[in-house]
Amino acid sequence: MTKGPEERIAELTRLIRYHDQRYHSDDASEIPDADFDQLKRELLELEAAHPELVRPDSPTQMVGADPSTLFTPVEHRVPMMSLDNAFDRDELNAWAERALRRLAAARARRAAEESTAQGMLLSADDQEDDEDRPESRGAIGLEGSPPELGGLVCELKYDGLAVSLRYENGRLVQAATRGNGRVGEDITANILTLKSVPHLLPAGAPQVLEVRGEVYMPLAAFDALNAQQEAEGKPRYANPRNTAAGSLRQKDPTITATRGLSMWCYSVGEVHGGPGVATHSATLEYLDSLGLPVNPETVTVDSVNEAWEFVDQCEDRRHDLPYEIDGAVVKVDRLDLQRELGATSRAPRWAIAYKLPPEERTTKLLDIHVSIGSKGKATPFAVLEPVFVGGSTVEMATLHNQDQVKAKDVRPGDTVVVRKAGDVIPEVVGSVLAERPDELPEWEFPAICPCPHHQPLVRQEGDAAHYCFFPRCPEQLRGWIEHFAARNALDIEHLGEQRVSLFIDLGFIADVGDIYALDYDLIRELEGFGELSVANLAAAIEASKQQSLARLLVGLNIRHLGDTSSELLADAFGHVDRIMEASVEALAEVDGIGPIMAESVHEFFQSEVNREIVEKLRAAGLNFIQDTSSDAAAESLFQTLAGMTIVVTGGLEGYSRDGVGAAIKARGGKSPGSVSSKTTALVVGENPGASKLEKAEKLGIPVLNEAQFQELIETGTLP
DNA sequence: ACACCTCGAGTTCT
DNA sequence: CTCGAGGTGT
Repeated sequence: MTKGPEERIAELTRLIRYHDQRYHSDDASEIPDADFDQLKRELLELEAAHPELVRPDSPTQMVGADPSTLFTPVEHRVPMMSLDNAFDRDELNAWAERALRRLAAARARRAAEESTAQGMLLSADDQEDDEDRPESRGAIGLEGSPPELGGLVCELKYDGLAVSLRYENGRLVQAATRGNGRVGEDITANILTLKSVPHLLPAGAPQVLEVRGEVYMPLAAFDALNAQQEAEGKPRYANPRNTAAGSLRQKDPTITATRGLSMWCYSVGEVHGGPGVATHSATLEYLDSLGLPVNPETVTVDSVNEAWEFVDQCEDRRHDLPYEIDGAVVKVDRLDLQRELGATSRAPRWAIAYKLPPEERTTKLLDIHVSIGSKGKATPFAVLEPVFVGGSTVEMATLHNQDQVKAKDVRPGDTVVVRKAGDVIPEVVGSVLAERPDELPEWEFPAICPCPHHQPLVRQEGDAAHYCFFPRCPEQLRGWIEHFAARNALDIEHLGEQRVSLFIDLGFIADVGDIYALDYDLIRELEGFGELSVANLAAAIEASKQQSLARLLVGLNIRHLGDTSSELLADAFGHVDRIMEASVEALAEVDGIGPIMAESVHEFFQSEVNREIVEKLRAAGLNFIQDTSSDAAAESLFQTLAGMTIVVTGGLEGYSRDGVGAAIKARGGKSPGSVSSKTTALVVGENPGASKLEKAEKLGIPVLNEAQFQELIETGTLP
């Protein structure tokens, strides 16, 4: 069977995406890594032979973790910590003040200990809270009366990957990525190809020296690589940081060697037999003397004001440097003070990272389109001329609703300002009025749904959004079925966006009930479906029949009803039929369900079409009753967290993201997604979000690390 | 009536 | 992450 290269490329692209996702999303690869590699190789070869067919979204263009490249884990004996962030001058000052207060408190405590013997009484706590002491307000100088921070080292924050190099008796024996800070991956062979990293240190080097630094791709190397890609008709790489990451994770170090990676060293980990140094700046000088690459832009200053000047200049300098930076780092220079300040569960108190504000770029707003959500909500989004901003190319961004479009005053044809909100989500900030063409008409919200039925889009009184109310709108149906199969609903693996679309187009599925009547013999005949993938799909669909009542309710796609409210209804009524028959009043009696939700639920079950779907699901054998066994399990646990509200940010070992919430709820606690004044404690795991942390600190809510959380769960007491 | 919490939806790119 | 909107308590 011969296929055109175009078809085969499309097929390979689909397969690679699919398996890549399988691998990444739940660590459940369906094919051996070698097969995956073969798919990738074939695609690369085809694309090389037919450069005109290379699509910008081809998987070959994506840089990232390659599933076959599984590197050996390496434990960091001294953990590689991340840094707390400051975003403006005030926060930098606040950091310095906190550090000073801490030092003052420690000093007072020592003084108290010494003087109690002499009968003097001095409370350390009183001193700690006394914010008006001159030391914490005034400039920080080496000469000033104690306490003091001494010198501050200001470094650039390089946009690359943190790595740790281990030298034993002067020889580079191991290099590892940062990983989660405690365990990274062995990339020794790749690091050995970097020209700036010495394999051997001069005579007299310490027995053990772990050097931490950032591997980055200089802009010149990045541009050269892309020029080469272009010459070969291959797609460009997105940005230096990701390309550096991809280059370091090459299985074949000879590829890494061609990428021109470089490194800056900025600290040390485990050291045995090193020279005695008293300051961080002396450490850097020592590393430099060993021939390790230390950034020459680093300076030591005597005051927070001067540190701010350095930090403030970063924004201007970022475009003049031959490598990318994303901020600056300020560190207390004296190592004795560093030790005294110590670290929180995630970051040292003696250093702070200043993050540059998100980069803004301008681009053309080509058009404004509208997407239809699973409940018929029409969301306008900007179609942009592709623009590189904040580390990736953006061509779409949500505009939320009609009022937002108006408020931002953006019109197709405008030049608009684009940035990344929270470093990830593209955001249209507004339009550049000076560049608006004359008489550019205002954008009008389309009157009809973009689907082939062209039904009207209606904005009801009091709503911000427009809706398509046509019950058989194919856009809504697609959304509903995806929603039904989604993780928080029936959680049907192997039934994702692409397959849902395919099955709808083929007429296999016309409502969610049809999922349970799929003809697998027909599916087996489809391209891209083998024996195994059909069996997996069938098994996943079968398994979904046992999902809880709450999840089934979520899957019904009832307006205003999400995970939480579905659970409330499931607990209160225990059976689909009881909910179906309940009056609006009865529904609204449930705590947490108000009149609007009650009405919405009632209305859903009034519809004949919906009732038929429910009957299809019943006939298919789906679970319609509240599974009390999980309740029983919960009851058997001690309700250690009763009355507590525990918010979690970041991943915790031994839990999935949903699992933490379930564990908290099973012990009688609540676990909402955001921090508020009612929050009992915030648990910080791996890769925590900055906003929750900030809010918790602002509100003075206790912040727990993983071990403290474990203790809390077991004993119910805050450390 | 108002403030504050929560929840849900939609969204981007790797 | 951000916006909008429902629910609850004051």
